[in-house]
Amino acid sequence: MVCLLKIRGMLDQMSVIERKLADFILDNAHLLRDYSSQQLADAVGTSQSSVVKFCQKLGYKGYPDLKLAVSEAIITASTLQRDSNEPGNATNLQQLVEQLQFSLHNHLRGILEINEEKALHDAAALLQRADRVLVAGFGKSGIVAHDMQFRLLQLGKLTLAHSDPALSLQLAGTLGPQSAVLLISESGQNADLLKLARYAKQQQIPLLSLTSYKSNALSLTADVPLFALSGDENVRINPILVQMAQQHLCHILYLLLCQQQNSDHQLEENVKLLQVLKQA
Amino acid sequence: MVCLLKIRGMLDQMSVIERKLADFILDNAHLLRDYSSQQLADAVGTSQSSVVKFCQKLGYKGYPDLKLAVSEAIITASTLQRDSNEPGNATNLQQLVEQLQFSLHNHLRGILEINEEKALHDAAALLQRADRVLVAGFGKSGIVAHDMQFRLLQLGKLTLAHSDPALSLQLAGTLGPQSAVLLISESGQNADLLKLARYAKQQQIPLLSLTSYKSNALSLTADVPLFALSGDENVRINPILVQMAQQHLCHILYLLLCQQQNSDHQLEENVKLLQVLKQA
DNA sequence: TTCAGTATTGAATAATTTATTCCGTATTGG
DNA sequence: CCAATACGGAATAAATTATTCAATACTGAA
Repeated sequence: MVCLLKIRGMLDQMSVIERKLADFILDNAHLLRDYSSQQLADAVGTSQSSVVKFCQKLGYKGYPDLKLAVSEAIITASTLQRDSNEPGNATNLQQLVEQLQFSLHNHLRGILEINEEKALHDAAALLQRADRVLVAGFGKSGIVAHDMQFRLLQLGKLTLAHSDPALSLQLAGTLGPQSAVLLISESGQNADLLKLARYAKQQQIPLLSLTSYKSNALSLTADVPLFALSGDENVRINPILVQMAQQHLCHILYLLLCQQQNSDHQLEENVKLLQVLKQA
Repeated sequence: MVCLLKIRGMLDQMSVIERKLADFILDNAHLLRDYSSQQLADAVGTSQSSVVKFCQKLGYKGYPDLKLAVSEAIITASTLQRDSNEPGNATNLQQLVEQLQFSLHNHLRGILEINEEKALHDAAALLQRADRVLVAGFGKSGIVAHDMQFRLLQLGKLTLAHSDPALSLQLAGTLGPQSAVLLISESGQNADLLKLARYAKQQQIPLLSLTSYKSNALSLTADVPLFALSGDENVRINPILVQMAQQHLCHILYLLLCQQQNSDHQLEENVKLLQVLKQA
């Protein structure tokens, strides 16, 4: 950053050639990355030695030194204002991916904003003390449910999950007040999940919900309602974002649990177990 | 950032000298700025030519190219951290989440760097033309596999996936050269998947792989190998990052397919279908 | 275990890039 | 008009980087 400013600041006390060099660098800073001093000289229409002298005059050790400084300037600038869409040479694919990543980034960042810290801690605490956990989600949310099941099992927490709603209800029958249920649904209206929620309420099983961020039947029932942002205008991208945000929230819970129970021991056990299995 | 992640991810398949170089760079990234290839070689205790070869092996044009990439990595890391470090009272939870999101962000960004654009397009094309797709991944990767299955089904693409390896093999029996197989595995060494890979090869079924970014049996067999970054030092976080990166890559493929086949129509059909089902 | 084939490494060397020297030209101030 | 000085580029020196090649280590199959 400083580098380009420095150049700009000295513009008016430069000779013609120096001025040409400065202008070129300011206008094409991003090109410099792949230019040698000779190439730059050619581009500007001067000699290679003049390029080097220009660098030294600005206080840099030599050409590579200036080049590095310019690169740094570009990067700090671009990371600070990441919205600057480079015109021209970004391919369709790059644009696509950038858009997706940008939206995703926002959705993930949103999680801490729409969930009270207390809710997250409470959720972790409930899972922590539970002797058994039932995770349920169907359709798209089923993937999130199984992801969470995997995490919790890794911690040594007995966790049930099944993609069949009827079986999930049966599994719920094995739970009690010292267990916990986590219900995942984008809309929060899924009939099967609501049935599970009612059952949990009735049996006084602690109930966590993970839904889109708008009041809905499921979150209203839950002891600890958790939310993920929804509402991207792109109908193809939105489901992806919601799902990833839900998974992200689950991962956060997982990490909280890791901290609570000092789980390194358990993890080691798990690693050992895997090694044993592999050798078998 | 991605540069250092890339190096870290390949640590375990490096030779002794390469490993020394990698360690030195990771530990002293900030020093690299003022090192020539010769100096680096001396510092590590190897030859200058080995340094250059190391750079090229990692996919850089040469030493200056790597040097620049490392510089950029350091700068983006530092600016991003500055960006996010809110002064004073960040809670434990906030720090945790920030670290997770930061790492995740980097891993996702890395995808476009470690996968050639062509590979992504090729992968999309193969899926596009396939009459049937088998997605297979077991354990952690099973979640990714089911996610991908879900996406592809949304596009109206007949997609098979099952968490049972034996059944997956049976499913593969229904495929032909006009189909496609996508095998997902972090290590790329899973025996069941390798069996599937061999079968696909033998039957001339186009084979896509999605593994960690290091050469492995699976990716070597594949017609189109795809990669996700691995290698976060935190054993608890790394699996999460890898999985999310894999899913992200699948989502990118999905979006590419959306573009190719003008799928808006199909999606509408799907939405209608869901509405009908809900009312029923 | 042996052996062919492959990969790794570093010394030597080639190629490229960068920095300096040197000289002609232009400009300025006296 | 004449030093004195600054400027710019060609030539050249110095340095850095990249490649080649030969020796060695390693790998996998018979």
